[in-house]
Amino acid sequence: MKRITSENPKCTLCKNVHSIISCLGIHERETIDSKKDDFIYKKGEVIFKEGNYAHNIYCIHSGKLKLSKLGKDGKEQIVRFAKAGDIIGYRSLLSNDPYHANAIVMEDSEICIIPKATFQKLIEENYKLSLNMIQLLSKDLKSAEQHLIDVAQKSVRERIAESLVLLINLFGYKEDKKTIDLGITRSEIADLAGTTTETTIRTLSQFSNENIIELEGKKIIVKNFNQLVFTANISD
Amino acid sequence: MKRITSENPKCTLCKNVHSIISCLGIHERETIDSKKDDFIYKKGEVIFKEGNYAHNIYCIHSGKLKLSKLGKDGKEQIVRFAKAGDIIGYRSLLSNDPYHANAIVMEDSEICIIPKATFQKLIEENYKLSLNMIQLLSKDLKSAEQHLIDVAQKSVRERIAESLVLLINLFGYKEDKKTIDLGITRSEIADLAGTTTETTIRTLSQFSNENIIELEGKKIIVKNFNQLVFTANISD
DNA sequence: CGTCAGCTTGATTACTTTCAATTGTTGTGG
DNA sequence: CCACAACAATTGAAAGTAATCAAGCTGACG
Repeated sequence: MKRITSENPKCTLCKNVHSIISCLGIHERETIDSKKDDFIYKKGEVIFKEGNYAHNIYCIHSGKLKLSKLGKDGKEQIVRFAKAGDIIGYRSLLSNDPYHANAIVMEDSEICIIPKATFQKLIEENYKLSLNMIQLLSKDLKSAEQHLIDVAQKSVRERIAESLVLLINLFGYKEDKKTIDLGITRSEIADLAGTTTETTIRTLSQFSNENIIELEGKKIIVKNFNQLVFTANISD
Repeated sequence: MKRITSENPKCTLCKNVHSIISCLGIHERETIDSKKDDFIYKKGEVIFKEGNYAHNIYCIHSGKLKLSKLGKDGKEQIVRFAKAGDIIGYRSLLSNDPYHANAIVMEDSEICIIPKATFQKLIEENYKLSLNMIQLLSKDLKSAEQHLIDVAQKSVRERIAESLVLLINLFGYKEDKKTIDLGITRSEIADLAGTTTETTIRTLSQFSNENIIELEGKKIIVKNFNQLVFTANISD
């Protein structure tokens, strides 16, 4: 983690149109610019840990990260991802809880840190922002409940296929239009699908044998997206 | 489902102090009273189905119900419960989605149905209510993510123990201070824990053999709550 | 060029589901 | 109030699935 001292990303100029803050006016953005702080986080760094008191909200300007929780025996479960334009930390901040997940950087990220007070003031003064937060939470809740039913009822094979579909929908492909645009380890895929590293490896090579995907080291190349969706047995 | 025509529960007189609407003033409550409609739902009746368009918000005056989703093969997964003082349907209404779960009555319930427009107007005019909604969603999201990690990582034995703990915390005991105050079938416990009816039955009789609980027909009598919590392997 | 983390494969074990058959309980109409 | 139908609970045996344990491999990086 390193503070950005020159060429800071400016909220007033931010191009992340899908960001939750897209509803803010110029004055509000100027307020944020005057209060926020910008950092570069490297792969593997921890932005916050579960249990920590929630002091800030984090706006991802670029990069990719995972939100995960630890199970009793220390096994990690990925509950959500975040990428450019997303904010994280709002759940805890809004309900005044400690963070209940760990935020860990998967690919180097530029992150704007907005103090709790600044963000709360914005919410209080901008009705539209609070509605946006409500919608964001609703969406998160919906997908968490869907994720729950998937993990509870699907086979490992289906869950791994679905995890890949999720990654594709979220991060898309690299320039070649077929390699999933995210550096992710087998063990992280296991943490997302709720299984073990070994089983993940075996299942991925099955998929590879079936010509659904191709594995080239860490790269996952999608050869038959439809078959992948079919294998995932997705309802919506 | 039968309309209540006399002695309707009145929002202005409602004693459910923990209800989300507890922040409303007398005028707002009067507005609701003039717009809402009251029904008695019998055990087994469906209040809404997943996929239905969200027309209303439902305020539980008395009774108990489950929110569940159907998996691909038709197996039910219970995602949440609701009881007196709770409201349901807000998730879909707030994000303008169809309902994504089924609401099914477990014990006869009196339910006030508030039209979408009325509720939305309240939210727009009462900043405190919108904050309450945010907190409610945050809480739901937190517990959904916890439920997810439990289902993903715990053994069936742990999950069933945890399900019982959840039921006790949510519904408490009957007058005898030891019988769980909820009529629930083995198959519903299975739907909550994410397992099969048979395994649930076997595990419950294990617990019974270990003197953790006692089974008397449908009644579940808790004999050693601490041991149950220990068996559940609960982190928070 | 050595080391460490991540990846891979095989064999074994344990847990859970599935299928099938039986018994028990409850609510309803005659 | 009884008989029956429908649903819920129970038990056993067999089959599958995925986790665990153990060991060797590979590739990236200082």
